[in-house]
Amino acid sequence: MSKVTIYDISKKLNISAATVSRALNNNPKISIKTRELVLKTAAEMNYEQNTLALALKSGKSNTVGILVPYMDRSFFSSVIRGIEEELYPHGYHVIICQTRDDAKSEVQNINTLLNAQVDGIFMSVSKTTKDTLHIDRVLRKGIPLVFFDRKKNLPGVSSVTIDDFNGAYMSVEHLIRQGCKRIAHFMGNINLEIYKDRYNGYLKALTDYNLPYNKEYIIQTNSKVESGTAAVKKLMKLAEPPDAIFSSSDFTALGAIQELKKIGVSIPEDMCVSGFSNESFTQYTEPTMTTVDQTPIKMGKMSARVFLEQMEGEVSVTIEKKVVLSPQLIVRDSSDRSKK
Amino acid sequence: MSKVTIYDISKKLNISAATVSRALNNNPKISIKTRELVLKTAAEMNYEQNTLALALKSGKSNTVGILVPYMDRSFFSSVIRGIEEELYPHGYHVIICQTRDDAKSEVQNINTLLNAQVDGIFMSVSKTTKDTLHIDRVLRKGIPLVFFDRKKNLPGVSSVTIDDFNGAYMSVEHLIRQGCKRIAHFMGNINLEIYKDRYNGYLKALTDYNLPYNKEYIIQTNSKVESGTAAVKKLMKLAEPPDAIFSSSDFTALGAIQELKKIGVSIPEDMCVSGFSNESFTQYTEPTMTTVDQTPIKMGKMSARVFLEQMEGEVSVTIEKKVVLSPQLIVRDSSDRSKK
DNA sequence: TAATTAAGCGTAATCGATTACAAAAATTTC
DNA sequence: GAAATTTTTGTAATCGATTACGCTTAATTA
Repeated sequence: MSKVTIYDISKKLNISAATVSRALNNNPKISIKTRELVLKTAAEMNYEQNTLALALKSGKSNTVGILVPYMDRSFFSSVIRGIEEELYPHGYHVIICQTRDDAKSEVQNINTLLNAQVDGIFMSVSKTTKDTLHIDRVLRKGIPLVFFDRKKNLPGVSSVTIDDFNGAYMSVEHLIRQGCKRIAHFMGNINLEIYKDRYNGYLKALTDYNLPYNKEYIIQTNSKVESGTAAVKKLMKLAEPPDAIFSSSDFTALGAIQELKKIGVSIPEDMCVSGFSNESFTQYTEPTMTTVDQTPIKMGKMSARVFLEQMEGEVSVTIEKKVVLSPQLIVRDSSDRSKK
Repeated sequence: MSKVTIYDISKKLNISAATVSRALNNNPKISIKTRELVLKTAAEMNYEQNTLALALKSGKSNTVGILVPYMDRSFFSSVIRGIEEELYPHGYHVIICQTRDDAKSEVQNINTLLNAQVDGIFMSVSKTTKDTLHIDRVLRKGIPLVFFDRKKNLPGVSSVTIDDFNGAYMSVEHLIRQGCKRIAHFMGNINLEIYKDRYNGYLKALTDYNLPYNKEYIIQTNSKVESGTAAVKKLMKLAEPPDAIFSSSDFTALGAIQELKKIGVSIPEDMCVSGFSNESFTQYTEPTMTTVDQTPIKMGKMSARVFLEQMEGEVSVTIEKKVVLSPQLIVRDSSDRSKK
């Protein structure tokens, strides 16, 4: 049960703890002889730096917090992985919190992270978050904050997102090229920018290709599977049902596919379906699902880099960087009419 | 940018920091009048306890580490959630590390966690882990360790697992009751106890129901989808292919279903398929997949409770507790012949 | 060789909170 | 009202590492 401190080393060598500390930190103001001796002795004694003492002294915990709605969605877990991989070599650890899309839990988790004295916070805001008092608290404390994917537009805060507008545009354009003329849209919670952007990308594509806008084709959904099945039921009751669905979420698209198969609508012949996020299950559905990849690992790495830049710069200078990554359309069977 | 310490409070009130500390900690050796005054002033000044200082003083970081092979599998992320929910009220944070089933990464992550001075470690060992030197280091340091699901049998270490033997037995028994007589098994890495137990449960069920054991029906797989498709290809080449598959993993079962559909074998009529873990995609496959639920949230909560028990007990007493939970068979379409 | 400069190391303060021990104040007892 | 007791508060050490400042030496320069 080791608890070797620099004092133990200093006693053994009859030198001061300061010298030991300097030797261990490669401080130039130390003779090579002493440094080697200390290093050797430290190794022999199995010395390990007490990170808690270091944290107290430096005021840096070397820990960052990541706040996501759901950590078991492949999109979010991949972003987390990206952040981890980038931050790991810099000596940071990661604390992960889930909000489960609940604003209250978000506030609570922010408090937890602040209490843990994290050096930075990465977050994707919850669907239900309205006010930003808890976020203001983070900023007032001068703790670097980076939004990824789901952001709030706040001055002085960096963010890494994808071009949701373009992702949507590409999807709808693809559907149009498959010959679809009546394209429905499963819209996410408009409280979040990403869903607003996807909706606007959808609109722009319709306009550019001279397709009519039909209000009945816009269905409000909540990125749950059941929400997708319900939406399809609604759409199929219309006098003229759509011939394609552009869903803002893979989950609702999945629900749609299930319901369409159930009522005998063939995909993609009678109806093309496309989702958003490239969740891992999209490659297992039948038919496999067309979707938009959000390059989550890259998003995580970029977020981490933005954070590191902030940390390495001057304390007083706040860097506000808005990184926008390009999404990638992944065409699969649920919308690919060329195969048959 | 607040940085209020107990010294700031003590100066303001012209009392000693010790008194402030005592008041804040509800120490009985303090007059009610002073306590109230301190509490009120602390609130006014927005005092927040410096957890790093507390950690250094107490030697407790109030952080635990969780080590899993993959954090984006619903089984593991649910266990993590269970641990979090149970530990949260006790003031612990959680650092999550992924090994991606790589033994080297496991060693490295253990070091990272020890370096972060976690108060305890929860882990599910990686598939490739052979020796346990890194685990011994944890034990030698006296840091409570709890295995969940995938354990190593080490003296003095607690574990929370499910009864894999019985989970397998129930599955195979169910297949037999569906009329299956030639049941194949996708076996996982025998290096892990869980897969050994599942295999033995499979064997016992065959024996109990007087079904012959066919060595050709045992396929070594690696819980990847492709491994399942390959296994099916192998099985279908046999003179007498099986009429059921009991897979030790949902992923390989998924591969099997995909391949079977491709070659025109109907499920469950010609072949019943069952998986293991109740991954969330199993309810979306076509047909939906029979599987075994491992009650992961409960597993997480139990693990946390075992840890808390160890923490609350005497330091010198090591509690070794082996908790075994009951798995739950979930029958779905891939093995349910009663419907048709 | 004396004077100047630099290198190497030690002393002690610091980060913020807790707590054993001691001292002061308040209360009780006779 | 003095002594004994109890309650309340203060002093100072502690957790382990870092670092400004200053003091010895050794090296350099004149």
